[in-house]
Amino acid sequence: MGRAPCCDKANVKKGPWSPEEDAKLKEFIEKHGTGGNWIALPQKAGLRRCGKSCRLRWLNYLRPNIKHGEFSDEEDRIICTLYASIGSRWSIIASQLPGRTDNDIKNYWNTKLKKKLIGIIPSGQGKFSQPFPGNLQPPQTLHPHQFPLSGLSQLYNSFYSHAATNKSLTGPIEPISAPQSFLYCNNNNYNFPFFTSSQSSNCNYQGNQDQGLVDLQCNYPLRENMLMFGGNENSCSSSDGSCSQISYGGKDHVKQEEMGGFQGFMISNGLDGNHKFMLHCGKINQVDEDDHHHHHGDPLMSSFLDDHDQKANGVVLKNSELEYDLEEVKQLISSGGDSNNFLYNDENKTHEKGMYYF
DNA sequence: AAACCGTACAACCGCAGCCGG
DNA sequence: ACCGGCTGCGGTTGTACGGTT
Repeated sequence: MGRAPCCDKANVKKGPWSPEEDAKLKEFIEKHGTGGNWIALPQKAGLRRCGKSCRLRWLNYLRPNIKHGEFSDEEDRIICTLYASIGSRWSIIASQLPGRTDNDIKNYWNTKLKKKLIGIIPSGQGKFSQPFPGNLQPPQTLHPHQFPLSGLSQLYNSFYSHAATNKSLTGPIEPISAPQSFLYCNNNNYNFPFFTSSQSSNCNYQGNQDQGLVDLQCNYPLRENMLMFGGNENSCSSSDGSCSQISYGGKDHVKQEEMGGFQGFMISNGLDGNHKFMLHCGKINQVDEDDHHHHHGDPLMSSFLDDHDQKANGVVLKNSELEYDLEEVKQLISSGGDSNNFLYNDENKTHEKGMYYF
C-alpha cells in the first residue's frame, strides 16, 4: 500500500528558499504560530512548499535566536564529549548548545570537527587492548578531563590534551558545566548509551506533564548523581522552538518534557548551581565539593569506595580499563561506524556509564 | 580564464514513534 | 487494539562557493 505522501509532490517547490518565501513563512509564523500543524501551514501561509520543508526552514534558519557562524571551543568540547557518549543524537546534543540546531551540529561534525579530531590525534598513541572489558580494573586517579569514558572520549581527551599542548584551542579544560536539563536513565532493558548497569533495575518514567515534573520510580537505586540530559533554552530543534525540555528514556525511546521538570528535578535532588556535571563510564560516586568523602549512604558505592577510594578533583571513581587502538577509533569515526555500538556495546551491561554531577 | 576539486551548508528523504480518532 | 496523520530525527544528497591547477 505504501505511505501517503505528506504533500502533493508535484505541486510543491523544492530547493533553496528565496528571501520572499522566507519572509512569508516568518511573517506567518510570527503572526499565527505554527498552529501545531506543519502540513497545513504552507497552504495557509501561501507557500508552495511541503510542510516538512517549512518546518525545517523555520527550525534551522528562520526562528529567533538561531546562532550561525563559528563554533566556539566550548561548543566544540561539548559536541565532542556528547558525541563520545551518546553518538549521533544530534537533537540531544543540540539541546545543550543554545542557538544551535541539530542540523548545524551534524554538518559541523561531519565537515569539520570529525576531521579536526582525527587530524589532531597522532597515531600509535594509547595502545589499548579490548573494547569495553567486562571486568573492572584497578582504579587510576584521573583528572576530570581524563575520565575513563569511552574510546571516543579517550580520543576526545587526547584531542584536548594535544590541542592544549599545541595551543590550537584556548580556554580551560574542564568538565561540562551544569547542563540545565537532564535525561534520567532507564538502565534496564534498553540501553541508552549514557547508562548501562550491572544491577538489574526497573526504572519507570512517570512523567507528570501537567505539573511539568519528572517523577522517576526505580526499584534499583540509581546513583543519585547519575544524570542524563536533554535540553534547555531555545537551543533545541523542537517544532515550536520553545526548546525547554528535559529528556528521558532509552535508545529506542527518548522523550522530552518541559523544562519545569528539570527545575523540579534539581530541587528535589538538592542540586544547585554549585554542582558540576560530567559524563561517565565506569564506577563513580558523588562527592560534595565540601565533603569529598561523604558517600551519601549508598552501600554499593560505599563498599566500592572502601576498596578503591580514589578521587580526582572531587570525584571518586573506579576506573575501568578502556583500551583501544586509536587507529581503530579513527577508523570508526571516518567510516561513520555506529558509535553507539562501538562505545556502548556492553552486552553484559557490566558497566555503568552515565553523566554525573558533583 | 576556465575547469576541476574540496568544503560547507542547506535541504530532502525515509523511518520510527506518538497520538488522536 | 488498530489505523492513519503528523512530527521529529538522523542520514544523505544537492548546491553554492572558494581555492587550486
